[in-house]
Amino acid sequence: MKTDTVFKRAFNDALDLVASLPERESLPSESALSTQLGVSRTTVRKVLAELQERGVVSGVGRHWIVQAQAAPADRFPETETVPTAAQVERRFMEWMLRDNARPGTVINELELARQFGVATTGIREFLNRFQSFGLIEKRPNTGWVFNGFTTEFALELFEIREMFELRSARTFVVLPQSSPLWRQLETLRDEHEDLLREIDRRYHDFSELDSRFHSLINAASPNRFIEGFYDIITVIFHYHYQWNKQDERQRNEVAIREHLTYLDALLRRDADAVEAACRAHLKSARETLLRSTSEPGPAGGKA
Amino acid sequence: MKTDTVFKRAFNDALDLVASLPERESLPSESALSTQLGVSRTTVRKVLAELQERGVVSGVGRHWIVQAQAAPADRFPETETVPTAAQVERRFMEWMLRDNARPGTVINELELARQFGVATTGIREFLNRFQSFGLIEKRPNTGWVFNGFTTEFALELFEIREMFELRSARTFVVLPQSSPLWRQLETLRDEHEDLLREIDRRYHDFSELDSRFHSLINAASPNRFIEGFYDIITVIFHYHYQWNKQDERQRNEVAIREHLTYLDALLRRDADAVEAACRAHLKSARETLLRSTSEPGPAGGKA
DNA sequence: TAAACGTTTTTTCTGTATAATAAACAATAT
DNA sequence: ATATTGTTTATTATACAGAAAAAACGTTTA
Repeated sequence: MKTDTVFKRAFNDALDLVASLPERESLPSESALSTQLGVSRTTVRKVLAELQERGVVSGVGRHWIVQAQAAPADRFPETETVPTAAQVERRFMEWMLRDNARPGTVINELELARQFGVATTGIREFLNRFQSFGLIEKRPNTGWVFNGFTTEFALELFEIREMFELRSARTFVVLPQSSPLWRQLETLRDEHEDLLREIDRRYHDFSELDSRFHSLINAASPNRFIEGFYDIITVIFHYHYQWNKQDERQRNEVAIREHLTYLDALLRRDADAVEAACRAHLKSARETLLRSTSEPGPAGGKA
Repeated sequence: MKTDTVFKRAFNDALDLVASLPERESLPSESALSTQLGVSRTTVRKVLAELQERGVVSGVGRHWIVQAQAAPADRFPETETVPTAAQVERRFMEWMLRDNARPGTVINELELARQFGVATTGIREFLNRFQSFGLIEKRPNTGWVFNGFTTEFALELFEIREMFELRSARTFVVLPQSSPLWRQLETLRDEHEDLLREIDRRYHDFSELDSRFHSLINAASPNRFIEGFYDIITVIFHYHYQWNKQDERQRNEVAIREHLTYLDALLRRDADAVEAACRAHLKSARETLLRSTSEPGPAGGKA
């Protein structure tokens, strides 16, 4: 049976929305709420019914008004608002990156399903999507093998990343003056400087800036395969840094400075400097990642 | 429930194997058969039981002998030997490439399932894997959208293909004399010349040679992401040419000649000539594909 | 008369069930 | 002893079911 995470998240969001409204204020229409909450009208109605049930709003038909502010206890816990697919992804990445699963480990759908508390269908779906990340392989009728988050993996990943990034950076440099991307690049440069100024307090904000920077570079000449590859990088880095916080502030400060060099070279349209800065930045990113890979080797235990 | 396509294929293969044996000859052991047929011993035993049932072999325990040759009617039809997943793939590619599905078409799991005669699970599994091909996109809780086999798609595909191929060709050229790949390259060259000599009769053999050629080039410095990308190319070309036979002989002859130029340049270690030949070859391959793409445009009808 | 609501239909998501297959283990024969 | 077969167990592939969510359709109200 489907989970009701969509409803629960929408409900929590609706509580926030109600909190921003004065008492006795009337609510937006169902279709307006549907757009605001990003769910269908069907779900909006379910949310509204629940809000009424709990006395947060009252009314009927097209006259809903805010009745009272909800108690914090009314919110659904965060865990119940995340869809199964996302939970499986998270748990799997955790198993892989944090528990340092050994290369060669065979993945057992049933066991993972039990371990993650979901049905095998959910595991299967995830593994099928995840296959394109190059970390697992399918043996038909037999199962899956984890190839390991190895040095080799990181090197292959960065080889492609460098090819793609250099290619995009080169096309960026020759973009006509009229391109709106130049302005976006300048804004991004400012954001980097803002962040650097407050680095001690805001260093975790870097990841988001990083991924916006690299997608802006790619926007110079969009290619769906490059974008798809960046999705892989984004997911891997996201989870990787989630469990690998040493030196985060220091690392991010270095990366911001590298970005600034890179950004300045782009803004000067200096192709050679762009290439050098890009290479240098990727080199240090690669080294960071390499520090936490496992060595390729014979199969370890089971999943 | 699982289909028994593995058993049926193994059974057909076993018939071929028996046909190559004289009457009264004893059969290989179960484990030997398991290796030869590429299935587990469990399936081998099922095959053996069926063969006995039909009077093709007789005996018991470890003494099986060929009793008679099977009638052609004993074979299972080919359609029953292909797993659901492969059937879904084939039917979907057909829908997409042959029926020229319009860009923007929304894909309905239930409808495809009915149309293909499989359960929705099978469709879902395929779509999840197929997502990385860049032709479809998922809208959570809503469904899938087909982005179209458009000119844009072909151009983006070939941009990456060219980057990857040039990179591999460049590393190939500087491979040490001692590398075994040089010998394989020479063998491949000979095979090209053989095929060219008999082109009128054997022109369909080119695809297989083509994919072996490109994977040999990639073998110069293996990278899983490049290999994964070639899987995409291989699948697309495989189905594309299956329903697009015009000029096949002529096209393949041209491609073989291009390969030969490319091969010769590699064998001479002439980097510039390699690059030129590679570019030229990919250019004509791209043009062939472009001829059969559809134009990007607004959504058509439903799936 | 168009936006908002009420109702019905369709479709996705995800759990459960089961045959087919693989794999592990035990027994037997050469 | 070791390869081969017999038996049992574990796991995957795939169908099916049912609730959640979306979408379509119809009705009402301002």
